[in-house]
Amino acid sequence: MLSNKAKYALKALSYLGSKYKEGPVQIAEIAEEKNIPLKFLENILLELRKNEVLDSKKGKGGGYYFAQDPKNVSIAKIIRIIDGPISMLPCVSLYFYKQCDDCDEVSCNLNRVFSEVRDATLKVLEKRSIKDIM
Amino acid sequence: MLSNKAKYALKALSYLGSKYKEGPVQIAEIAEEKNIPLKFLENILLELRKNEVLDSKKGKGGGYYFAQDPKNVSIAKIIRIIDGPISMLPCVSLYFYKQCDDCDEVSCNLNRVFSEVRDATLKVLEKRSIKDIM
DNA sequence: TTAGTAGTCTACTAATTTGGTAGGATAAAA
DNA sequence: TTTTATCCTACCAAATTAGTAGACTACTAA
Repeated sequence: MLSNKAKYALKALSYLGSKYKEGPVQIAEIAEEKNIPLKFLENILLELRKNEVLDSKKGKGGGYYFAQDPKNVSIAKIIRIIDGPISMLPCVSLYFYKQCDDCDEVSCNLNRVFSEVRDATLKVLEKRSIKDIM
Repeated sequence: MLSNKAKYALKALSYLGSKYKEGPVQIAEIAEEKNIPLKFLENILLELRKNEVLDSKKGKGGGYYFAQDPKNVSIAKIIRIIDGPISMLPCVSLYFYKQCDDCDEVSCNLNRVFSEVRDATLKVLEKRSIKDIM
């Protein structure tokens, strides 16, 4: 399951995407429009900015805006930033690989099936972008 | 990510599957062979029995064994029993459907993409069985 | 130059979930 | 009737999740 945080992130980005190239949008506006706790959303947007998905401007007339075209930002990327790995096992993760401590890749027969799952999942999540949820 | 519990369940079933039709196997044997904490494994196997994946026999010569051919037990089924929903959103889950409390299905545009993800994931997990991880 | 506005940042907290453990009860066999 | 092995309930510690608080910094406009 997606965390609430990731769901909020996607909703906020969907809103920001719909205002792409219309200048900065304030956190408060997004929070109200999308029903997201304001302070929680602050943290989320900050994280997205640090990962260069968004950019921001301070002071009057400031706010957040897309640092790149929303159609080029995949859903997979956002989930990885907010929730971490998409795979169901650490040992088949592409971006968060970690050897399972209780079994090795050779003898453990779970990785074959879960690599297949990962590929199927990523085929959708890498292809779909913020534009698809606007 | 799969929980440890689900990973243990799959490993235990993989072992039991390899002994299908060879009579009951004791928890202790599975635990040792697959490096799973004994008491934790007890709970897991009990849950699988209650869901009619396994059957058991008490007393001497007792143990656990498959209640049906392992090739007919999908990985999806086991994950649902142990971890619950496979979908990334409650509102697109087939077996654990729950309306999102912060958005409705009509206006929320996340469900389209995440239904697609669910379908892709299930295509693998429903097709693959315990036999595939033996 | 000084309000006021809006994001930045660190730290904290409560609730929930995860990953187990403990120990007695029950049932089957010898 | 003792031994063997599962059954079952309850408990616990650690980690994660979901959010809050509050002070700080940067920018804008009067």
